[in-house]
Amino acid sequence: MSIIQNIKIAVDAIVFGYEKNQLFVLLVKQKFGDTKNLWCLPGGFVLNNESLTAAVTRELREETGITVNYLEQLYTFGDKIDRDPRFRVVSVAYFALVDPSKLTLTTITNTDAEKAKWFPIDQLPDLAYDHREIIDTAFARLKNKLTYQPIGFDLLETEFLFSELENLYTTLLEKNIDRRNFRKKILGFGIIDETDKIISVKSGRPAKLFKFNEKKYRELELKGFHFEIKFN
Amino acid sequence: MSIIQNIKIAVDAIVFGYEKNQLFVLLVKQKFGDTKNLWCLPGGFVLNNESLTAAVTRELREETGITVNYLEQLYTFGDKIDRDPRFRVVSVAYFALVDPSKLTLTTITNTDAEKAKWFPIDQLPDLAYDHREIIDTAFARLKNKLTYQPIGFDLLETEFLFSELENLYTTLLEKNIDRRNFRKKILGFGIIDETDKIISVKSGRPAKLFKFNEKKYRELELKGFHFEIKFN
DNA sequence: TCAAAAGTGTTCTCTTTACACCCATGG
DNA sequence: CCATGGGTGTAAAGAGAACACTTTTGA
Repeated sequence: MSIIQNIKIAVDAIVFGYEKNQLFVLLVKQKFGDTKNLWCLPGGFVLNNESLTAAVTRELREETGITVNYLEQLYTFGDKIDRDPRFRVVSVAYFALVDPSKLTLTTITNTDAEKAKWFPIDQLPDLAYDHREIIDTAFARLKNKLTYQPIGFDLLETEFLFSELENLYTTLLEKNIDRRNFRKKILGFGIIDETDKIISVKSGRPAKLFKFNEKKYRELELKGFHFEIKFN
Repeated sequence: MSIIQNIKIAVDAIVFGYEKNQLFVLLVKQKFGDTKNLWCLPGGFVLNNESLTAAVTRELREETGITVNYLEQLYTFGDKIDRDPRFRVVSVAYFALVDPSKLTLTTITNTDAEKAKWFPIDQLPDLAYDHREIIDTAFARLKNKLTYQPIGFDLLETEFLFSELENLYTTLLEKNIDRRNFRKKILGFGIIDETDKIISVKSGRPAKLFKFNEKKYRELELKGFHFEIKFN
């Protein structure tokens, strides 16, 4: 305690978006510093009187203009002491999800970040620091969490087609799904409401729009219900 | 970045031990400071050139003399900015398990902590800071994790009785278990080896000692096996 | 011989899997 | 009328739940 601690605390956000069978990660390019020409995760240092959660949402707003649908703490990266070559930084990483409406970024005119851009998860550019590793951790968490928490809905529009939900799962988890069994199971949970809307997309038979009923889910959860989807 | 960040990083450890149907948490009483007469979690500030993991193990050694069987990052507490009344501290909490041999503490002659002591989880003293909340989080994680990861074995001696495993689950999860089904299921996993030892405890029929086969577990895990125990 | 805990199988129920054809629309 | 994706039921297999008596030892 008598020794002065010289470690900085940062927060980083891994924001996932999904559209047309592709998962995207939101990255920014910094204007200044060593990482000038590298992309990195949105984030930055925590202010003295700011909670960690406030820091992430502020950085996201400042650097990308985005507000997210889902946010949770992922992991704190602080074992590699030289993960930032400038000085010791411990980073608390947050994991966030947005719906497709956020995938077109409005121009950002701010101070820190030159620009923000969505990258497909399988076409990431070179990343600063250990941000690649952080994204891998987040992606693993996303895939895992999809199987036991109803977070897939946060990656879809409020009203979605069953096939979109289905494709979300098959794409991200790289597993095949029996459409009938999947539908039966999900609908059996009783947490998805059918809307009275039917829409037509390009070709094929028009399909019903569905809606996640979060209230119902919370109720069932209290009664011991566990969302769970298994794959072969 | 031009503003000086004035936040300290600490690590805290929630160490669980289990013996005779009771779960214990390891606490320490500080010699100095505001928390002089309160118990708190072992932990302290991270040194400049020390990884977070190294900081926890060091603090545990210094304050309690213990080395643990299992250690994982739990959560980073940094949303309440006045969780420490002295100054802003963000604490990375780690969750640890020890076997019953660690439950008798050797005398600690060190600098920071006056003394270390095991407390039953349901008889915790008044705790400093938000440590009560941290313990609650850790306890919830423990209970949850017990159902999907074979960590219960880290709370038992290397060789254990089936009834001990059974009691661990019934005690911590407060659920009844059908002994036959439980045994059938666990043995069916193929990750527990029967030893050729049979021991007698007080009264009743003597029982076989079993041993967790971690190597086997890792192998099966790679092939897609998932440890899972459900309760009614 | 009694008390205490260990050990052991079978049946029933429920959940999961496998599987294929018709429907509604747009072009 | 053809291509495209949407919508649906049933049977078989596997997993989980319910259930009670015998065995071995120490006191």
